[in-house]
Amino acid sequence: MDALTIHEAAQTTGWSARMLRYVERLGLIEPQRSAAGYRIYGAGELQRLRTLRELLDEHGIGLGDVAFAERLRRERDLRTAVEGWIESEPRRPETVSADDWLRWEQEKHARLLAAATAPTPTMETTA
Amino acid sequence: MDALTIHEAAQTTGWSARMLRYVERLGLIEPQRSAAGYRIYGAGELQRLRTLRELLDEHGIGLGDVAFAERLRRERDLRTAVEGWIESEPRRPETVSADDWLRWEQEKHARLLAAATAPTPTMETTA
DNA sequence: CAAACCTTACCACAACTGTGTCAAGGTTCC
DNA sequence: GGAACCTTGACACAGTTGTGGTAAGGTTTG
Repeated sequence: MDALTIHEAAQTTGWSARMLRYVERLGLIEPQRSAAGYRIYGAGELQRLRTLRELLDEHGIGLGDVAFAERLRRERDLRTAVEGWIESEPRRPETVSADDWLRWEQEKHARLLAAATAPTPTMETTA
Repeated sequence: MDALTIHEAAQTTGWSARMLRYVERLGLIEPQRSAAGYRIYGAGELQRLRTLRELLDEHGIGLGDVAFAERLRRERDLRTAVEGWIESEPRRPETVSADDWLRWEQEKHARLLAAATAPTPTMETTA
């Protein structure tokens, strides 16, 4: 039995029928339709529904996030714009006035010590 | 004058001071701090603030979307997980029973025609 | 030291998200 | 033709997001 109706699909995947429609409206999973317009979930959709659930739970993200990720890879200009902005990395304080700069340098050590307790050691670059 | 306080930065970038703090809390733009803890916006931050505004407006996305994009490129396992899911593209109905398949093929033309008239009808909610 | 800044931490509030339920109507199938 | 499905659309409601305030308290500087 591969072709399931929405309620059957809901039952076997742990989603609700309501959410299946919602997931579809977000453009994440769009099942085939029968001649009468009934949604028909095949094995592929069922698999994607289950892995989608895992994806959300394991990384603490939302449906909207996945939808946005899809937009990112479908809309090229959007992707380049977003990536371009992100890559315009925050500069060192090369732009501030000299006296302030001194203060910053002085406090930098204190700041670094404080920051050492905070989790942000990811300095990887894919450039 | 490159080192601006939060209100000055707000004024020159069009954001509100409130939103500058919000943008910072989202991890998007984290200005340096003076010895006393005052936020100090340099030319780099100002530029990023302005381009951020454009980015949001031009593509109709939200701050959370940009923050998520940043997460995507910082957290490698998240990125691979999301991309993996997205690339598990929805299959053709190879998984459904044969008779249903026939119906689908038959109605596909009608469906395509119908879809052609409704490009992306965003259902209006009753205001 | 007082004015005019800044800070964090709350209260507030509209809009959107995620989710349920219900209604009115079409489809399937016995 | 009626039970048991499905469809879209709407009302509802808690939680989050985006945004504004305000309060209590440090900082800077005339």
